[in-house]
Amino acid sequence: MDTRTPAPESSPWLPFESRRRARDEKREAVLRTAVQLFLEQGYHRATLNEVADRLNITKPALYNYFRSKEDILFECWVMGQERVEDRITEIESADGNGLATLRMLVRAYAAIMASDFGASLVRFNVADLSEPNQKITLAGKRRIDRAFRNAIKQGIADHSIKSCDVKLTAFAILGALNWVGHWYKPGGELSPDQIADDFAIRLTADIAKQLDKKPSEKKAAKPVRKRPSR
Amino acid sequence: MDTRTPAPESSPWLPFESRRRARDEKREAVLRTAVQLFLEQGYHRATLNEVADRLNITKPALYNYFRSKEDILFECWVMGQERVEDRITEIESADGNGLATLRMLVRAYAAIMASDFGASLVRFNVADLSEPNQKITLAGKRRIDRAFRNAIKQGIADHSIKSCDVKLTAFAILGALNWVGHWYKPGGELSPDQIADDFAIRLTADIAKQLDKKPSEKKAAKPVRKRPSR
DNA sequence: TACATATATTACCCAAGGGTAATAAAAAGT
DNA sequence: ACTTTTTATTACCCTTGGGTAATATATGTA
Repeated sequence: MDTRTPAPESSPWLPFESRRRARDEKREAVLRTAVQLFLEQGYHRATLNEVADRLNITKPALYNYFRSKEDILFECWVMGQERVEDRITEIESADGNGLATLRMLVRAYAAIMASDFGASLVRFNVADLSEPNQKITLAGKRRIDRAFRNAIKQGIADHSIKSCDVKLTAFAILGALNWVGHWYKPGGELSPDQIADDFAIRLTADIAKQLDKKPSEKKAAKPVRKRPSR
Repeated sequence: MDTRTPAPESSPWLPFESRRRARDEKREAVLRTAVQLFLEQGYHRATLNEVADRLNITKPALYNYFRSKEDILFECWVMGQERVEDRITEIESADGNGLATLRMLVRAYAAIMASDFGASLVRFNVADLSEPNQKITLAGKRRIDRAFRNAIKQGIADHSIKSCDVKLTAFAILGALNWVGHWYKPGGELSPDQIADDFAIRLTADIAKQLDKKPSEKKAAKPVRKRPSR
């Protein structure tokens, strides 16, 4: 009977906590459903009724968790951005020369782009967000851009990367990466990790000073990591 | 009096022709205005009333030239696609090894991406088009993809390009190029031609066999062409 | 002048869908 | 068991904006 509620009288917080957790889980379930629908049909064609339907609830129930449709859109973006920023922070705090850092960034970012929340970073239209939220997304983009540029700059400084135009180099790399969010479909020939590993070499091959084996002709080069994505 | 109508009785076709020309010009003016608005605000936020306002006409007048809003969207896409395909045909019929062809493709495609109709190719949501039109755009994308892959294949065959994974190489290059359509804003530091020339070298540097001067550190490398874009 | 053809306007329709009010059902707390 | 709080439902409102019908106005034609 009390097997699943451990010492209920001793900790009145546990129920509260578990309740908050359940709430957060539902909130996230909404976001997962919404982001999929938004990616499939586009933000405007996707209706809140359909989001609710997929969750086996009704539209007004969504308003227990979000203030508006735009709020849902924004929170989807936040989910993706948080993942990216977490990885950036992690990578920047690790040691390694500029080239190594850049390659870790490429690998991490590519893998995220092959996920729904990651793709939402580049497939959603900024104009669909409120003014303040647009500012936030802009700051987020700058944060990502800065991380890549810093790695390149560092690489030039520590001679692991050839001298190059930092801005355009970052644009080219981020462009190729962002585009993953547009073409990657789960279930294709390449896994996110394969793409990530391949791109880490491919997109840095021209600016890397030490020359390493280029991606092999048929398949991705480096051993595939196991972490499942998406 | 008859100064502007040259020999009206001898050629009853001229008035008709000039009338058709005027109509086509108006049609194109609608598209130019629409594509700008769609890019600024997104397809769904942009209203036909606003398109019409900018042209100093009223909404129903638009229906003299287009069947629906979706039709306008599609025709914008067609404008961009035609420009790309024209250049591709031109480049493919020229001679030169695979690398040279690839670089011409990159240069041409980058410049187009920095134009409104070009950007519409990658900024519009395919889901906003009708089923048949979606098929057409898909075929168009394949055509572009094929051109790039063929150039790479040819380059590998004629030894101007290193052996590499053709598909992923094309993805990376086209990704960086398509992204131009997202970040390029006229009036920035770099002109479309500067970007085009720089990317032609930059995006092919790692797979080119003969080594050439990499893009210089500060600015775009090759001499800037004069043709005004956008 | 009369006629025909485009081309434009005004005034309207109406479906879609985001959002809310009132209320019921379920869960938690006491 | 009784109360309170959360969470969900039904029923509805109402703006927005694509699209159309009826009609006027040029523009060219006979």
